[in-house]
Amino acid sequence: MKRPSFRVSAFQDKVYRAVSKIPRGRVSTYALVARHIGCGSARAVGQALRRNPFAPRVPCHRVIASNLGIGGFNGHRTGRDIARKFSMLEEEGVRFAAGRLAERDRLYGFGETP
DNA sequence: ACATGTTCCTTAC
DNA sequence: GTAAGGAACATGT
Repeated sequence: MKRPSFRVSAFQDKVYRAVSKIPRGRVSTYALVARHIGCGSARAVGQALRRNPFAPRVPCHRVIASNLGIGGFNGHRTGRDIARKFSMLEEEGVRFAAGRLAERDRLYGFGETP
């Protein structure tokens, strides 16, 4: 222990910073985060979140797909890991239905698009 | 189906 | 130790 693999690149720093900014009871999308950090690829954001060196510190579970889908979690797209993500969001006040966000008003636009 | 950006791994010298 | 290439990915339109 002297050198945790916390090699966070500038891009990841932006992603974590943006995601960490999402308030509780709110959710955001990969595309929205990507756009906020100036990246035209939501997939890149997913890659950064997938590494997630800052575990619960970064509310990666508050980031969902642009189609209000759940996205992924822990490297798996389907399974109990996803169920856990739903539980966390529901506990924060975010309601889901049929694997999708029930209310789109829960989306957080980083205060960019009023 | 294709496009976009980043990360990770393997191989080579 | 450093360099280069290719493959994979928690997406989006």
